[in-house]
Amino acid sequence: VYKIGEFSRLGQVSARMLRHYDQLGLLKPSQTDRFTGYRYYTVDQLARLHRIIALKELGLPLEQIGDLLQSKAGLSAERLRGMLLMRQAELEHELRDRERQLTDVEARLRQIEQEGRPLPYEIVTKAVPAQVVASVRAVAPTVGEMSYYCYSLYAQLYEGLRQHGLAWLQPEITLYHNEEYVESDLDVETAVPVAPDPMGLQRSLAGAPFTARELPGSDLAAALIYEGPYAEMTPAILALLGYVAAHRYLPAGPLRELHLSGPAHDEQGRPDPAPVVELQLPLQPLQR
Amino acid sequence: VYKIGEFSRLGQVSARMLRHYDQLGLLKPSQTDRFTGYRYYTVDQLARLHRIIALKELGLPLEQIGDLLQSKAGLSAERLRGMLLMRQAELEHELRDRERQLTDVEARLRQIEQEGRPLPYEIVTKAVPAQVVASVRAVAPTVGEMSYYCYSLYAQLYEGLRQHGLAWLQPEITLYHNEEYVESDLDVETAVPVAPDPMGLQRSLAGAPFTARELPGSDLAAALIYEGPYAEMTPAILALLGYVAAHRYLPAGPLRELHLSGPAHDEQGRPDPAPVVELQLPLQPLQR
DNA sequence: TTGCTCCTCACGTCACGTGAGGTGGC
DNA sequence: TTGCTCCTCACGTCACGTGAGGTGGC
Repeated sequence: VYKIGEFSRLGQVSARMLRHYDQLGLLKPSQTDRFTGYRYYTVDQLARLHRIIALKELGLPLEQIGDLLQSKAGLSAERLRGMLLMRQAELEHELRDRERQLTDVEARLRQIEQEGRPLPYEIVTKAVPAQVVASVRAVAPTVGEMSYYCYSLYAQLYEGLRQHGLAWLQPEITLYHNEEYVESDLDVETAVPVAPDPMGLQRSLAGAPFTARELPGSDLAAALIYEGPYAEMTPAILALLGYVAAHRYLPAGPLRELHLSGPAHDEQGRPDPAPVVELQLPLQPLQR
Repeated sequence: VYKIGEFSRLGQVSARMLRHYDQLGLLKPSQTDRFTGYRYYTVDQLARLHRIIALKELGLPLEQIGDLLQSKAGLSAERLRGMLLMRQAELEHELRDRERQLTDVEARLRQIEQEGRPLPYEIVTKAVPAQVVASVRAVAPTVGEMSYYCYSLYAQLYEGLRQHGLAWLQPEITLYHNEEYVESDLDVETAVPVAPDPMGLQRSLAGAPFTARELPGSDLAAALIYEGPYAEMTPAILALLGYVAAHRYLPAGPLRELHLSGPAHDEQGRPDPAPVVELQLPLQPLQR
C-alpha cells in the first residue's frame, strides 16, 4: 500500500493529478484516512491509472474516460468505439487546421525574408452574403481610362436610380469581370446594393440605363482591406491573387471592390480623400 | 461611424469579441460615449480588425498580437518574424502530436474491429530511471522450465545477498535477453534493486554467486501493466511487441518484467496469489 | 408601450500547476 | 526541533459564449 507520493512516482504522474482523478471519481484511493485525509493506493490500482493515462494520451476528455471506466468488467467495446470515432474525426479536423496554419506561417516568413517587411494589409478568408444590386457594365480600353470610366458609370447609375425613384445602400461595389489581371479592355461593372423588391424590380426597370440582379454570396472568399488612393491599389490586388494561388484556391467569380468609406467620388466629382476599400474574391470550396 | 453591432457584422466577428479586444487594448473604439458606454467604430478601424483576425488565424495569442500592434507604423518585421518562428516550431510539434494520436486511435479502432473487444491492458510510453541491481543470469532450455528456473535464480540471488549482508529493494525485475520472442534457450536474468554503494560494491562481491551492475535508464520505453497469473502472460508480451512494431520503434535493450505486487514466490516457494506485473521495453528514440 | 440594441458584471470552459496556510510522523 | 510529506482551498490559464439584470432610442 502506497502513499500518494510513492504511487505518483510509480505511475509517473503528479500527486496533484491523482487528487484530481480522485475528485472526479476516476481513480479513488483504495483507502482514505478519515482523520488526516491521507490517500492510500494499492498496486492493482496501477492498471486503472495506466488505462486513464493511455486514454488521455489519445486526447479523450477525462469525463469520457470516466464514463468508460464506469463499467466494472473491462471497457465496453461499443462505447469506446463511438468515442474513438468521434475523436478520429476531431483529430482529422485539427490536423487540417494546423496544416493550414503552418502553411500560412511559412508563407509569411518567406514573404518577410524576401521583402524585408510584412505586407501593409492582411488577407483573411470569410463568407460574403448574397445581395441585390443595381449595376451598369462597360469595357474600359486601357488601365489609364479606368478611373474616368468608373466615375462616369457610377454617375450614370446614380442618375438612373434617382430617375426611377429607387433608394440605394452603401457600399458601392466595383466588379472586375476579366478572368485574369489585365491592363487593357477591362470589363468592369459598377454596382450599388438596393433593397430586394418583392413587387418585381425587373419589370419596372424596362428601358432603364442599368439592370438589377442578385449578386451571389459565397461561403468562402479571400478578402483584404486596403487604405490609400485608388491609383495605388494594384499591389494589393496582386497580393490577393498571389495568396489565392499559394493556397491552391480557385476563383469563383469576379473580384469585388467595396468602397467602405463611401463613394469613390462625391457629387461634384471630387475623389474620396481617405478611401478604405475591401477587395473580395469569391473562391471555390477546396475538395481534396 | 458604426455602433458595435454594425461594425461586428462588417468585420464578421461577434460584438463580444469587439468588447474583449477593447478591454485588452487591441482595438479601442474610435469613440466611446461617456454616459451610455456605447462604443463607436469607424471604417478605417476595419483594417486593424482584419489584422487582428488574420494573426489570430495563425494561432498567435492575443497578447502577442497586442505587442505587434503597439508599434504605430506597420508591423515590426523583426518581432513578427520572431513570433512566427516560435509559432512554426509549436505547430510542427502539435502536428506530430496529433498525428501520433490519430495513428493510435486508428490502431485501436482496427483492434476492436478485429477482436470484438478492447485489449485488457493499456500500453503507454514513459521514461524509466536507471538503477543499480544485483542479478544472476542463466539460460532456460525450454519455456516449460522458465518458471522453475526463475524461482531458483531468485532464491539463489536472495541467499547470496543475505550471505553478503546486503539489503535489497522492491520490485524484482526479470530481464529477457533474447532479441526476439523465443520458446527455447531463454536467456533470462533475475535482478533486484540495491542501494548504490559509494564504497565500491564490486570489490566486496568477489566470489559472490551474483553480480552488481547499473541497469540503464531509458527516456523512452513502452510499458504495460498486466494482472493475472504469470503462466498466461504471453499475449501481453506479444501485444507489447506488436505495439512497438506498429509504431516503428526499435527496442533498445532487454524486455523487463517488474513484479510490482512483490516477489513471484514467497520464501516457502508459494506463488504470488494476485500478481501485478509491469512489462517495460526500452526503445530507441525515433529519428525521422 | 413594445422590440431592438447596447451596457456591465460574472460564471463556465479543461486539466491541472502553483502557491498559501496548516497538519502529522520520523 | 527540523525536514519531509501530506492535506484543503483557491487562483490562474485562454478567448471568448452565454446568461442575468438593466438602460437608451425609435
